[in-house]
Amino acid sequence: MQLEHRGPYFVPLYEPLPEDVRFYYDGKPLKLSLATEEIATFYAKMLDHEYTTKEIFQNNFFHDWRKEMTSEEQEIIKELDKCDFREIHKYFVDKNEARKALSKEEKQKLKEEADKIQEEYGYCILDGHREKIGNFKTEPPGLFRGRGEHPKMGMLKKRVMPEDVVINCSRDSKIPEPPEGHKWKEVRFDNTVTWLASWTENIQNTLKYIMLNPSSKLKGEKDWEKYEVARRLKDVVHTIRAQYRKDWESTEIKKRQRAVALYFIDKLALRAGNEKEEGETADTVGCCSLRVEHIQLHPRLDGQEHVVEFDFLGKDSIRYYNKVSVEKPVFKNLKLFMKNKDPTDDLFDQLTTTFLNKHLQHLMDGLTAKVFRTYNASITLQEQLKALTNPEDNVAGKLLSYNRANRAVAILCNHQRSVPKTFARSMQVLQEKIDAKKKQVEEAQAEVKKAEDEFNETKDAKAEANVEKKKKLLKRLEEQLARLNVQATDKEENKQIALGTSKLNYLDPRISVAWCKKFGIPIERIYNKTQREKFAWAIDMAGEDFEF
DNA sequence: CGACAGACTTGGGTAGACGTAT
DNA sequence: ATACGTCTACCCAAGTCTGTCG
Repeated sequence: MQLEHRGPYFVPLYEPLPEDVRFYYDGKPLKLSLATEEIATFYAKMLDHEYTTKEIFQNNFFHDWRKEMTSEEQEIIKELDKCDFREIHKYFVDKNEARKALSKEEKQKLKEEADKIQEEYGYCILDGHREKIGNFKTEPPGLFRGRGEHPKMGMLKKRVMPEDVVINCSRDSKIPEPPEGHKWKEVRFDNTVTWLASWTENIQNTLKYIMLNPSSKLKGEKDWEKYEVARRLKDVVHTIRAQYRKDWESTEIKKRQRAVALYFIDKLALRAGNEKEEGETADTVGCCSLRVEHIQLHPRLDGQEHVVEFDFLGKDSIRYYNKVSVEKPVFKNLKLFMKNKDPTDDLFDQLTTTFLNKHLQHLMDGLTAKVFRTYNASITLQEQLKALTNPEDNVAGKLLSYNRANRAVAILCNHQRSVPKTFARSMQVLQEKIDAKKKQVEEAQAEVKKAEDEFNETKDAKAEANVEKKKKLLKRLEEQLARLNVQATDKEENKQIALGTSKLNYLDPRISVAWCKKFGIPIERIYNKTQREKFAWAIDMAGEDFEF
């Protein structure tokens, strides 16, 4: 076991503002101490973000900022409302503009400098192989944002110093030098873990790690193992489903809750839903942490029976909204679990993820709740590709089918994105193209008619040829219109769907590789360079007859 | 057990690189 | 050549799950 690296690259130290860029308090300029000024710039940079208008953000920021002030500053700066950061804000906006306006040569020079750092710090040696590191830089200080309604938004995220950093490498390797005048917190030689360096972050008091890039052998092997576990689930999933159906009728409530939760995890690809510390993070839930207020039962709805309406915030505060017709015993059990409870009570009050996973472990070695997501995602891709791919289609048509299959998975896993800022605009441009094409089609139709009339009158061969010519043109235009319409549909369907996460984390790449080989699609058409590096193991391994 | 620490995967957002249409 | 839209790389937060400790 050998692990050798340079340690993390530390982001540059704070550079003080020029003299003429001032902070104002209560309308008067105020020279700030270096540390206080640095934190002020964090806030100033964010001025045009909506979240600086949120009370929690402002309070957290002001509280943390005051802690870092000198006692003199604390005496003066008592209200955030009286702080004027606008000059500082403008300074950074201008600086940004200036950087964008740099000449090609200057930009090239900056890039070379960045490449040099990457070259020096971005790689390590693992068992004799040079491997790319994922994140080799420490995170810069700033104001914590978080996602959704995070109670800690606006808090000060402190600068990481070498004295905070634990280095992990092999005993026989060249131990990285800390920056001049500094020491590491610790150097250890632990070959049971995969990280190269770590530090504790001050907002949630959790560890951050420097780890290898997904293209590395180590990560690739882990990825492969993950999909192999999911493939093993394929063999036993029918038994497991039979089992949880039986458990719906168990005399133990705890077992019933486990069986219903597992049904949701399997059918709807919900996350496990660990419990979280209240007040420390945004209020989000997964399966086991669902509360009564997150579901509504409809004995009948839109012509379906036993409909459960889900509405809750999941990971990253992404909304999960779904109406699902469930099997009758599930519906009955849910009614029972909700009886005499308040909206804020846990739906599965007897259930924890640990209890659920213990059970799963017993059903299959290595089985946990999240394996169902991987399994269902991958099997769905395989089935959808089978159903949607038409061998007669051209490459573009086949790729559309691939995207549709990918999209089915993203919908299953509820991978959403906010509508891109340019969406409306680019949709409009496309619509204009469609309208123009429609007009052309209409004109071509008129032309055909005219030519036909002329032929009917004259019956001469020249006129007949002209009819054929006009018809051909019409056909081509109609095809172009159809293609534009497909494109518009595709775009609209993809508006709020994020395909990347499933592609990167849930879909066994061997399914895609096999599909490409089978239908003669170049692999570059579905995986970009980074993705090909990450999935190199699969590209090597999978033949066209690979079955998940 | 249950709380907590630790390690690792999964997740959406965004700046800026990049490619394409004009 | 440039403007503009799209894609990628990067960022770092937020999950999952295991092991340990009292």
